Amino acid sequence: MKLSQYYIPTLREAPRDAENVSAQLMMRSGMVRKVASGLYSFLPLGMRVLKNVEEIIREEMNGIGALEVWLPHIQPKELWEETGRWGVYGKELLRIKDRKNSEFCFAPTAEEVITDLVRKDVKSYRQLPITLYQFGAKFRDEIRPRFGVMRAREFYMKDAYSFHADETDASNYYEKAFEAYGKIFKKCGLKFWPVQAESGAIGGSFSHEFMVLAETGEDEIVSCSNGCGYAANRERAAVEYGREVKSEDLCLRCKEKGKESPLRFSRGIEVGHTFKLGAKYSQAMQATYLDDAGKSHPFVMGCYGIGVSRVVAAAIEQSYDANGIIWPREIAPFQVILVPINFEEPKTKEWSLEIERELTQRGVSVLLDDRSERAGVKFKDADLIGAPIRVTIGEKGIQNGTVEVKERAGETVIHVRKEEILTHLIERI
RNA sequence: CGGGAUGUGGUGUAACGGUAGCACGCGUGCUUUGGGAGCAUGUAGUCCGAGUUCGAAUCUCGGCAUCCCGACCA
Repeated sequence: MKLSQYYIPTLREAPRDAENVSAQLMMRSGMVRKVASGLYSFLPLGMRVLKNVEEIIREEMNGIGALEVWLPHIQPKELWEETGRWGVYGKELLRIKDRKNSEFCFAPTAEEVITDLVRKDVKSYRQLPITLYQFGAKFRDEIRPRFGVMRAREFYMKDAYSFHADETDASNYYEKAFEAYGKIFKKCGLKFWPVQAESGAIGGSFSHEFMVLAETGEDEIVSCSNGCGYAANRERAAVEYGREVKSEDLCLRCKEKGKESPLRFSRGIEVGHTFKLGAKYSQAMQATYLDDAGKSHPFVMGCYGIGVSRVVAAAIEQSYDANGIIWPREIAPFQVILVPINFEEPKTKEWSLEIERELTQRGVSVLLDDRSERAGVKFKDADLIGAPIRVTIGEKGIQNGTVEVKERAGETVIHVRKEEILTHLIERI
């Protein structure tokens, strides 16, 4: 990919209304643009990262037998009335009327629609279990959108719903989904923590939030300072303790074993949430199957969400420096950025195009900065965009038969002979 | 929803009630070319609507938008 033909409108300064680091860097690096409060356009660079995260999620979901579907973003009021949520969801549910004055909402989640789908087509225990998932926009008319795409009104989400014959099967599947989530966030290069959580508006009996650890996170996590494994969000902890927890409180689990471990408080960004829903929705919507004795039961359900656009922001929040983003390899928009110092110099051009071609053939994503900008501008943009590896091609090196390789995360510059550049880079990617 | 603040080119900002200016960006030309170049020349703005005034970016009222604190939030 040649930068001169791409669309990466980088900014020297961040707009004043970009509050946190990830919002500023996503604006500056030309990944997103703000359209209105809580509404963002993703530009090509932002899309590449979003799609990388999406692909990692898709692979793992398929890996646990989930099937991809596509549900409408606009959903009829009638389905939401069946579960009573049309009334309880409040102003966050964005409601609209069509030309016939029928009422609809923009989907903030899809339990109603998916349960309606499955109850019509799945009738027998023989067809269970089944898990369906989708990627799509979700709308929540937040009171106060903030932190860029982190708390947007419209955002990109993966939501999955599983249907089971009984509680045991649902629990087993919950474990599988929980494991898959761990793999997903690990692959995305994130430092994260699963914590016990209260279920909120989605409801159900049991849930975990996946928190990316970050100082700037909006959520508070309570955990055991001795690492016994206890971790919960603040609301959940308050339920367990029967009151607000304080820093001098002791870990309840350790206390049972006669140990005294103080609680620790950290901050995180919620990127995923898994729920055991039980029969909350299937009962309300009379979604049932017949068992082997011909008896009718409501489905036992689970649901599993990941905020894809939020994962992108969280990754930045966890990895940046004064010059810009430092992408984890797996989700980087480009794995390598080629910076020819003077692209129009014949030898430099020849080397640049050759390296670009060869890397591309090997399946490495490459951005070639073929603009006639000065070196400083190119280096600044390269740092801002944050590709894990930068290869500089300049006349100094060419005289010695070498190019320069520098990792975005480090300081070291290595001189590599041009013949060896391919194997050198492939090893590092 | 309660409290507070702010709206000036694409971005960041300046202007006592009296000529809307600066920097960056963007366009063009020339010179440059290893960490956000120089010169020349262009481009583009007072959130919207009323009112006060000889005259409003500036004062008043209304609307809209954005941001901050709180409550809310998968």
